[in-house]
Amino acid sequence: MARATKEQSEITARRIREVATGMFAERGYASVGLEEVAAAAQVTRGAVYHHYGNKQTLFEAVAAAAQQRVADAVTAAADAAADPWDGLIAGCRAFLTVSVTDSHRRILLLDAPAVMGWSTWRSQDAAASGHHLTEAIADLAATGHLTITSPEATSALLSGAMNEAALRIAEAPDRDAALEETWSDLTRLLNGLRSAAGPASSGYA
Amino acid sequence: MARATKEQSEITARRIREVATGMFAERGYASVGLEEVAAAAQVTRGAVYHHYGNKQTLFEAVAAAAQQRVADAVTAAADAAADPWDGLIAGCRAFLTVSVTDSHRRILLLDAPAVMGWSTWRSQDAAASGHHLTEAIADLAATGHLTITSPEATSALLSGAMNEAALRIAEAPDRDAALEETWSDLTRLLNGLRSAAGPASSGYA
DNA sequence: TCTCTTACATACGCGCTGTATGTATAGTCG
DNA sequence: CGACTATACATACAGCGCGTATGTAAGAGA
Repeated sequence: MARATKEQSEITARRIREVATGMFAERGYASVGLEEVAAAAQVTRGAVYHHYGNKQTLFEAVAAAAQQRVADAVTAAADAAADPWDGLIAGCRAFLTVSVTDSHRRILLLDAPAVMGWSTWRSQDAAASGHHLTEAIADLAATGHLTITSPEATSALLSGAMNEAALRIAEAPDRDAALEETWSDLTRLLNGLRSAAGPASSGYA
Repeated sequence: MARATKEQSEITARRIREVATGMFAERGYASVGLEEVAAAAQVTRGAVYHHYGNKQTLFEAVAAAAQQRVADAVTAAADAAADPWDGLIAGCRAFLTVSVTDSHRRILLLDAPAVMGWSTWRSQDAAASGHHLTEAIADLAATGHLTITSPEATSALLSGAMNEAALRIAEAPDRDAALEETWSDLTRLLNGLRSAAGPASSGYA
């Protein structure tokens, strides 16, 4: 067969990744064969193995791209807010919304930790968005808006809470109602971290 | 070959399950073959397929048993507490402790949702322990100790928070320190849900 | 004791992953 | 501009692991 230019090669790789994204999202990592991925991308398995050495690496690329899109949405919402506290709130709201709406929920919240292993998954998450959340929390604590012991611990707690919530909301019969319920209680949780006397010198306990 | 009595049969089934538990916990669902499970249990794959129809069903049995042990520890701690609020706190503490210590973390927190599918996993979790958490929260809300919108939503948030926290703590260099950090911030989150004026008629917002 | 059922073992097919090999063309260097 | 190399795939092959069909010996009930 003919060989494509370097530019074409990247297009092929992207097409494979995008096709795989849809399949992984719909049927899960284990149920998707590379043969069908290749077929849907109009190449053979050889091309898949050429661009991504194995199935797991392909999945990691898919997950990273999805993660990046989520992170972009979150940071955009957070940056648009007036003050840091509102930024945290807006970021959380954006995360919930996009995680529920987005079709990549299964990839990021269900398969990724199991397929990649927790620590690998965690570091990729940190590089994309988790880091941002932890820093936002740390800033709020440093400026006394928040009273916490550890930004990392708090970040993990919030991240886990939102992940689980997103999965629950997505399965709910009335998503909008479930989202608002969850949001109501999540903001209550967040408010529990606010320093009682308002911004002070430091919020680390 | 010789055939065992009904009693023996249950013993065999249990041995398979226990052996599989160790392997799934150590190397994850995907990396464990039924051949080695059978070998370690001193039977052939035929026996495994006789007792559990397929690999996933075996895993579900393993997960259910592990889940039950966690649930027992949690409810024991919660029931030992003086009042409902302390019960919630004690239960959360027990969950974190056992989830971090226990070797079945990988099974319950990483593989189970992906292998069983979220809704199946969720209902099994609800049957074992999640239901208990939701009820405890609902009781506290009904008696005005807690101000929340939805017990289910709050339960999911807390459950997710603790799951993620457990994974983080388990990977931390100093587990005890990480546990205390997390515990400190988790109690702060929980306190955020307490009704400001103490127990009142109802805590539903 | 005869029969049916249970508790396994054995044997086989098949899908899917990964790898080794082949091939034609895009770069590139003299 | 021609030769050489590296790249972008396709093809062919090997092996593992799941599931299933089938066989068999012994317990349980009539």
